[in-house]
Parts: sequence; C-alpha cells; structure tokens
Amino acid sequence: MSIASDLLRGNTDTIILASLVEHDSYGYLINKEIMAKTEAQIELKDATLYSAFRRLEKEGLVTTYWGNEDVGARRRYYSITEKGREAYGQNKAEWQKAKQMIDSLLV
Amino acid sequence: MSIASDLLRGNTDTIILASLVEHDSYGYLINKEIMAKTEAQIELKDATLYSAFRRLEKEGLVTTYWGNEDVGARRRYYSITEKGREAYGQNKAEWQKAKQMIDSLLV
DNA sequence: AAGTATACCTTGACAGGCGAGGTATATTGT
DNA sequence: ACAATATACCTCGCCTGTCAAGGTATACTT
Repeated sequence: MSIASDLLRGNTDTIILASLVEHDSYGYLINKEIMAKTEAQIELKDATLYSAFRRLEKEGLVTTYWGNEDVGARRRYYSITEKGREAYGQNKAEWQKAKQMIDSLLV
Repeated sequence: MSIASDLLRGNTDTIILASLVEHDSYGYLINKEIMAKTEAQIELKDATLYSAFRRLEKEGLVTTYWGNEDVGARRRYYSITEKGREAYGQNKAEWQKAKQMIDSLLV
C-alpha cells in the first residue's frame, strides 16, 4: 500500500525542491526519481506535480526554461532559485519539528 | 511559528484517536492536552476538531455520549471503539513509513 | 499498424482545514 | 453589579491541494 496523499500534503513542494537542489530537472524525471527512491511508495500524480510547479514558479522558488532536445519529446526544465533554496531549508526544518511534535502525540 | 496545517493533515484523526486510547475524553480537553504537550505548536482549530469527530463517528472509530455534569457546561464524551484501535495502529504504522520515505527524499 | 514509453498540459470534482459566527454556563476581577 | 474570561459545544461557507479523466505530440519496439 502506498502512502496516503494526505500524509504527503505539505511536503510535495519540499520534495520537488529537494530534487532540484543538486541540479536542474524536469517533471517526468523528477517523478521517476521519486518513485525509484521510494520503491513507488511515494508517487506524485502528474496533475499534482504540474500544479505544484505553477505554485513554486508563482512564488519565485523555481524558474523554468524549455530544453533544446533535438530528439524526443520536449522537456520543460526547472531551476531552483536562491529564494527556493531558503524556502527548502525552512520547509525541511519545519518538517523536522512537525515530525517530532506528531510523534510526541502518538503513544 | 506553529506547524502548518498541511503537515498535520492526514494525522489529525490519528492524533485524536491517540488521545482516546487511554481513556474517554471530550473535545475541549483533547484540544487543551494537545496544545500542552506540544507547547501550542500543534493546535487543532475547533471547527477542525468537531468535523473530525463527525468523521470518526461515521466511520465507527469512536462512539459518543453526553456527560452528566451537574455543574458547568455540558460535555460530549468520545470513546474509542475496537475498530478505532485497529485504525489507530494502522495509521501509526503508515505514519512511520511515510516519515521514513519523506526523509529519504529530503537531502 | 499498434502499443508502449517519453513528455507535457487543463479542467472540474472532492475532501479537509478553518475563519467567522453562534449558543450557554461558571468563575474571576473590579 | 457587571464585565471579562474560561469552559464547552456547534454550523456555514470559503479556500487550497490532490487527482481522475481527458487531451497533445514524438520516438521506439513489435
């Protein structure tokens, strides 16, 4: 059984940012990598993924550009901004705290 | 800064069930205890709390009865059912797994 | 020619959180 | 005496994030 989406909610943006910290990437690949790393227990549905991208872009946490593939389907790349790196750090810290707090409530 | 509600979502029902595992309780007290235990970093807004109760009741995870206070405001008590205990165990297990998976994605 | 993989996108429905509003009783402060 | 605060419950309607369902286009395999 894969992870309920309500448990992921609030972390999707952070997860996407995480995959952009090292290098630029694109939607399809990000999704595949997440599935590979979690043995398909976490999967961002593509509608969810793309709506997250719009949100991140609007907030200035990522920028985007079209790749110039001369073969295959076009790719839209995403790049994390400085603001995005900061947000990532904060989100991660908040996640650590939330984890701890929730754990303290679950006997 | 308190914990973003999207990080709690998916855990609110579990948190409520947790506070009913040891003994019956009522909304106002459950809320106070959660705030006390987390130094007010987690707070279920009462609209959230009561809608969660309706949900848990509908799913047969809790039962409810009116307390017979002869003084002060009336209290509606909640009692966890056997089904509720099972759900609690499963939710907790899923939370453990989700934690692990999310952590594996956040570099 | 059909199927699968890669790669993107939009729309509309749904569920949970919660701000804002409401009711009622008891205690504490001035 | 009266106001304020704490206790204790409740509903309505908005907002936001997820995602099923639908769509487009290219390239490779069978």
